[in-house]
Amino acid sequence: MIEITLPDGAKRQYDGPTTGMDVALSISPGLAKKALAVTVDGQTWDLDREITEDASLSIIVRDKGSDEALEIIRHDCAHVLAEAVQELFPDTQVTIGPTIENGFYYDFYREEPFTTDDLEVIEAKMHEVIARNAPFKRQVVSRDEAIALFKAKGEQFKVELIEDLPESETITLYTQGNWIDLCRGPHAPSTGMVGKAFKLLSVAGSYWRGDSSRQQLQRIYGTAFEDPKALRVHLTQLEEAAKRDHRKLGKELGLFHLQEEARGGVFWHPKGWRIYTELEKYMRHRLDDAGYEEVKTPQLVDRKLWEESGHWDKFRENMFTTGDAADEDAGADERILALKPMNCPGHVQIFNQGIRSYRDLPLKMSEFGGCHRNEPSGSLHGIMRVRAFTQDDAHIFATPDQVTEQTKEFCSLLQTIYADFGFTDIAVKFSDRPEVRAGTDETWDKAEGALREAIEDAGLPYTMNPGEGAFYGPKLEFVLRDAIGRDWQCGTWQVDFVLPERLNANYIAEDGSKQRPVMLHRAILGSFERFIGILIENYAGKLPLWLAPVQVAVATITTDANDYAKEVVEALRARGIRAVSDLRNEKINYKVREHSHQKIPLVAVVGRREADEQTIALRTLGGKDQEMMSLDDALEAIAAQARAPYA
RNA sequence: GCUGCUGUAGCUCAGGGGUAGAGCACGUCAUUGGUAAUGACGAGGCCGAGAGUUCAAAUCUCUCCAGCAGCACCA
Repeated sequence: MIEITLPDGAKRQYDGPTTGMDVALSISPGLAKKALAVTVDGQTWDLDREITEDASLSIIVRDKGSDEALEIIRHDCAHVLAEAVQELFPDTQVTIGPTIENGFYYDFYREEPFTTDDLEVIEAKMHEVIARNAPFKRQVVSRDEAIALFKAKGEQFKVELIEDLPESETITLYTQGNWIDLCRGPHAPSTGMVGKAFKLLSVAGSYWRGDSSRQQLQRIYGTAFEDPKALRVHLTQLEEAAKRDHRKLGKELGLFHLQEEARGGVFWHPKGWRIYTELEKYMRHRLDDAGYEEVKTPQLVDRKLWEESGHWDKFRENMFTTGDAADEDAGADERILALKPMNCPGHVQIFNQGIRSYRDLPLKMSEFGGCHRNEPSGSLHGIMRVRAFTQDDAHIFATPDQVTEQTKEFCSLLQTIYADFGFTDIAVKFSDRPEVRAGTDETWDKAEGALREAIEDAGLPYTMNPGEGAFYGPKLEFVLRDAIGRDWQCGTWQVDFVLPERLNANYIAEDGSKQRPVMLHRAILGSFERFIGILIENYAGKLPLWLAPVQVAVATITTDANDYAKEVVEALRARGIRAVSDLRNEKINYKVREHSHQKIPLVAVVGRREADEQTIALRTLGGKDQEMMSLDDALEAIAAQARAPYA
């Protein structure tokens, strides 16, 4: 007798082993028809898999908003894609095909890459495969059987996968008609359950096992939903998100441009630069309040310093250098200089001037540091990933005992700052010791422990990023998301015991002994360029009043109001408001439309009536109507609203 | 850096072996209009760069360069 507990608490008894499908049928045939898979004691199983013990069970059905259902549908769809591809292109080998957020992909190995045109053909074939409605059949096999099977099929990648599976792993195969794949499952009862609500989205290159020294694979991305409506909604969302792209908005709003003569460099236009300088002003206030001391260090620094810091060894590929850096025999007359890729060695030079006391610590040294890194061409992305950028960098020189406290203080500062830009859900990644590292295990234990204690104390949820720490210490990464759903690391916090050693930084401790400080590398925005890119996307170009490059456009209705409009603009400017006048011989509709497109937060409309009464008609971006205010009240109100968060 | 796609007017894009098109923007003129497009006229292009095929190349081929998507990279 087997007892099955359902999600609502109801219990049902079955004589002997049963299956998810049996349970579904015993509840209702309608349910059985919609069922895709079943969750048995928290694990997702196929509907026809035997349940031999008491269990709690819930049935996964094709319901709106069911993530479990989408997972199954998309995974099924990936298999259908692979079958279709191998049917059309028999010389193709399969590798892996997981589901991802919002869809799935499948990586194939094939001499000749797929083109966009192939996608249509493949999609058509997928519809055929789905129409055949072959059942997905699970089969447990031994390792040797599995290897023999895939060897016979010439599927080298699958063979490699199986060989690398741990001994304890149960190896399962799934067949659909004549097609077979190594797969952990689970799957819906048959390919027909995938339905019609799927679409192949793109082809792209990828690498076997994510390793660029291994074979290049061809990845096909697709997505699938429970019904065509949900698919349409998703595709529309993608289009909407594309409209927030900072590259598009940057052009439309005249903020900046990029051009090929300066790849990875930003040409900031007046409006974009205004955002930048306002942001810089904001950060300077916040850092001053937090006890940082601002410095500035040289852009070009002799190779010697980079050799000492270890950058020359580890990072030379990404550094821009003068002269022939490869020429090891370059004489003293041809000193090799490098554009700084980071600010830390420079900050240590300042720290090292004179003698430091434990009383100076923690010493917080900040710099809006312009850095150059020769990033790989394919990684450049608008103003979010560039070769010349400015970090809101700082280094805190501290005693080892101060690490926890400093971490907490930093997390709190970061949260305050992010909240000012509307980021309250912050993804934090904790990167711990990499395989290749400097420093003893003891030091690492201590550093990681201090970080963990501090982050937990700060109440910030985080995920582990094992082995991804810097070679000199563990780090926290603060990740923000762009309009398309791509993650960007912005803030960072790194504990470093190595650089002070290499560059011989020290302080005199209470007992008169010479000690090494710990260096805490940190950035909050990350870089002004990246953060502004994120801001543009986050606000869809509609920046808050205090950051908007133009805050008020004063637009006239007729030329009668020109003089008054100029007066209004002057009055606004006198209050520190960024105002422009629009005296053009155009209709007010036209002007309002244009300023709305330019996402100017406030439009003050003035006509003869306003001029006579010393008022303005104030219209807020996106608003339906306008407010008549006396000029004095308006000045007061706008100045109050435009105040920066630090003020 | 790797794979695929793309590159035509300031912008968004159509076209396609016989010498270049639209809409918006821009300029001129008329219009003084009360909250998301007033009208007419006009100007604007080495069709990313180089080479090749051809009587003829923006169009076909090749090589570069750049952009986009993804991968890899991001101390």
